[in-house]
Amino acid sequence: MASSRDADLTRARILKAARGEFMRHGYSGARVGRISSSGRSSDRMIYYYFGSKEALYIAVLESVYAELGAAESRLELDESRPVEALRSLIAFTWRYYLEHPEFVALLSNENLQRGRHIAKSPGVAKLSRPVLGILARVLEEGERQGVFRRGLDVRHVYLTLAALGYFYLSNRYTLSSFLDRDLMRREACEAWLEEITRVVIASVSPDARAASRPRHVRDRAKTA
Amino acid sequence: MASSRDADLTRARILKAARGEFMRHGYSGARVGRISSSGRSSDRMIYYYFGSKEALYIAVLESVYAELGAAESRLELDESRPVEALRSLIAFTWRYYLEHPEFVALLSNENLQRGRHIAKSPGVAKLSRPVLGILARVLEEGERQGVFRRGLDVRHVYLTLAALGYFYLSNRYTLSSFLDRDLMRREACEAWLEEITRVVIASVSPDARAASRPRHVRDRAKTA
Amino acid sequence: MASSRDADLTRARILKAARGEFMRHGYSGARVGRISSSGRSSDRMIYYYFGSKEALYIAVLESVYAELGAAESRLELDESRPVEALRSLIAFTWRYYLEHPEFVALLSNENLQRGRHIAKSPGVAKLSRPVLGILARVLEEGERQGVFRRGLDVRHVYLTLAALGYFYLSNRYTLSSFLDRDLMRREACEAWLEEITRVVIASVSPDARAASRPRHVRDRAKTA
Amino acid sequence: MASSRDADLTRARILKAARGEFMRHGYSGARVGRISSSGRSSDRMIYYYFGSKEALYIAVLESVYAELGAAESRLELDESRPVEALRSLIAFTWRYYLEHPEFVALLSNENLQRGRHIAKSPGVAKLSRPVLGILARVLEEGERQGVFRRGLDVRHVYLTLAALGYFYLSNRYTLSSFLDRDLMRREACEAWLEEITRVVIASVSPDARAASRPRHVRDRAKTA
DNA sequence: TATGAATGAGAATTCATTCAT
DNA sequence: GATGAATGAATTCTCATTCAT
Repeated sequence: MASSRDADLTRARILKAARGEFMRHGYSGARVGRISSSGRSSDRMIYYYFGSKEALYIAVLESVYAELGAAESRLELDESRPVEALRSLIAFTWRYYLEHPEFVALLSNENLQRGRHIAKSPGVAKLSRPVLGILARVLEEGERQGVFRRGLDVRHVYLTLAALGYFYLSNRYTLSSFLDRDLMRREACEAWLEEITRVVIASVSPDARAASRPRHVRDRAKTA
Repeated sequence: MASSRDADLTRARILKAARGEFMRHGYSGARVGRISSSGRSSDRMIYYYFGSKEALYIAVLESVYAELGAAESRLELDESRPVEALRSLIAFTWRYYLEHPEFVALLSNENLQRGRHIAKSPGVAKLSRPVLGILARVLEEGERQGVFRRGLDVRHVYLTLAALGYFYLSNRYTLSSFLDRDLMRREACEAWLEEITRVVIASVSPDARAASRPRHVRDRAKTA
Repeated sequence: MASSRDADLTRARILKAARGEFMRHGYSGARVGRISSSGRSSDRMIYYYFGSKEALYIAVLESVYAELGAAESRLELDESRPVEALRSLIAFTWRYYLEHPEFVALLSNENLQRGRHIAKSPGVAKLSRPVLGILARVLEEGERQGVFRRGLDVRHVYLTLAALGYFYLSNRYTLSSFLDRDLMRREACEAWLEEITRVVIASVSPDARAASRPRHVRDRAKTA
Repeated sequence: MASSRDADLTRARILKAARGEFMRHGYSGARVGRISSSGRSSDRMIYYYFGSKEALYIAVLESVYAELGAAESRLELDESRPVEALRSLIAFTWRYYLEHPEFVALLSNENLQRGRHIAKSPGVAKLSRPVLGILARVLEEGERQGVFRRGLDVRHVYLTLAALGYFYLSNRYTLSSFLDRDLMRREACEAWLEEITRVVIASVSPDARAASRPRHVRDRAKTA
């Protein structure tokens, strides 16, 4: 079936097909046979190039991570204007998730499997994810300029902006049903980016009042 | 010979075992045989009571949704004190996710499958999820009292508080690795609840400045 | 294909088919599919009853050993006439090998695999092989009567009579070619039983001169 | 670039690796890939030099036979002293088996396959195996000198001495387990060579009483 | 003389599911 | 209400072998 004798091409075709398959069906649901045929190759070649279904899955994870890292590296923010930079970072993250549903799906899947596979990948750990460093510099400058409040935790801010974008997309099916809205309509998406931005900016603003309260106050609401 | 009590018990045992299995392995990864043996029953009984793997999966989804709905119904918030009520709702949601990892996992899984199964469940749609109504009243009262800003969108507020809690837990494996922190340590969890609360409260406060900006301003940051 | 719902029968048919297949092709060469079809069953049933190809192989080994043990148990020798008893034992062993080529083949195969599988069988070790005890009593009585020489080692005698029968049959293909004789012709077989008998009897006779010689005498013949 | 020396070397390395592989795993169990990698070559080269797995196997068989034939040719027995010569021949055979486990394993394997491959080798038949001729002369001289009995069958004597050595080694795994002895200990091996010698010498001695008895006498012992 | 890429057939094993009782 | 026996269709993976260079 495969017409070319170009190893790199074959490998790349398999990898791409695998990405789609793992996104659509998860690790267990994915079928080696479907990958090979949609990649215009053969099962045999998958084992030739990747060794096993799991190794292929890991290769997909690595490629997906590497792409995100590369995109982050290409970010050029004007750090002298922290608020604008933060907005850009939020928008970048949101759009990345929006335009890379396979990234979202693969990450969710990997978490469902408790990070089992990613733990086996020596490569992923080494991949550079510059975003935390970038965000740290932005927040620092913002604090210096007095436009952000002091004592911000980079990780918390990152989690916030990531969570707001990711969750909306990763859980869109159950959410759409629950909220009775099609979350993927263009306007809905744009509105949500605005909302994310609003929430994050508000949370880092100097005038944001502390939300904590004395530890001894206990809710009466039970959870189960 | 066997009374209907036994039958109910068998059914319940299977359902519980299935919940664990689907949580741990997802729909495709789950094995009927594992469910029957961990539920001290037989494959045959699963078909006797539920008809198919998929029907069992849907039954699990429904039970999990029903439990959340029931817990929400038991919520008793003092709606005359909107800020406190909102705090309680946030804490409730967070703790529910924290204490019901199977809920989080099953929801994520269902979304990975694009809501395929939930769409087939007539039951789930009918299940009452009172949380939106509750939140709506809280926000309304807060606006009336002037402690929340006007024009809040209940859905957005709900998405925000849900996202912040859910994402932290659903993606904890990849996040722990990326942030180089064990997110599940008790202090980390408590700190995150505080952070969620802070963020949400800030986002509904009247003094939260608008984050929007003219639509025509475009980021130069590219996403891919 | 399988007509009956009789579990024991199905199991037995599979086991029998497996015996033939493993005899003819060895462990690696044996095909699960061939076993299931020649046993008028299905691959699936093999896994249902035995769990794996290896477990099936071990079950075959065990059954084959058990049968030999049972046959030995049925031996009724007149121990008061040691020479006749020994003749009978020799003939029994020879005929057992001759009439149970699958025993010979399976044993050879297992030895080629360095006893890998038999080591995993807790059952085989426990199987009673009464032959050594029987032979011991025969030799003892023979020594007492003075028809056998003293100081015989039961194991050595057993090895001798077993080796002479087993080797002739197990290696008949290469031997036939090398000796340019069809070893399996009836007369050839009968002549060989006579020869085995002669050799063994001669080796236990009191007038058999010691064959040993001083250790310091070294052969000049080299082996490689 | 590569000289024919290299070619010979490559061929030889493959052949050696194949010998080990076929010894350890038999024909079916042997893997072309394992041979090529343990022979520091490639699958492709095996096909280049030998054409097929089976042809390689036959080449191995031939080489192994040729080596035995060569070793037999180097035998220098003092035929004027028949007893000593016979002892030497026995010791030679035993030691050859002991020191060439691959010969034993390959022969057993070939017999398990019913001589299928050896039949395809025109080469093997032509290989000289001088041992029978040597033994014939030794026995003849012994008869002439009166130290061996008359009417000996060279083939029977050869079978006896070969069987006693071969069986002990080829079946050592099941025998060790059955006899509850480690047959491969040095002392055990030396003792067994003594025993073989004793048995063979006794069987050819003039005073060995005939073991045969009237044909019409039938054993009562059954074999199955 | 050598090699990496490719292949088709078939290997063991597993799956959800149904039959007969 | 329950069970052991049976099944067909897949599933992952492996094998010896050949192609193109």
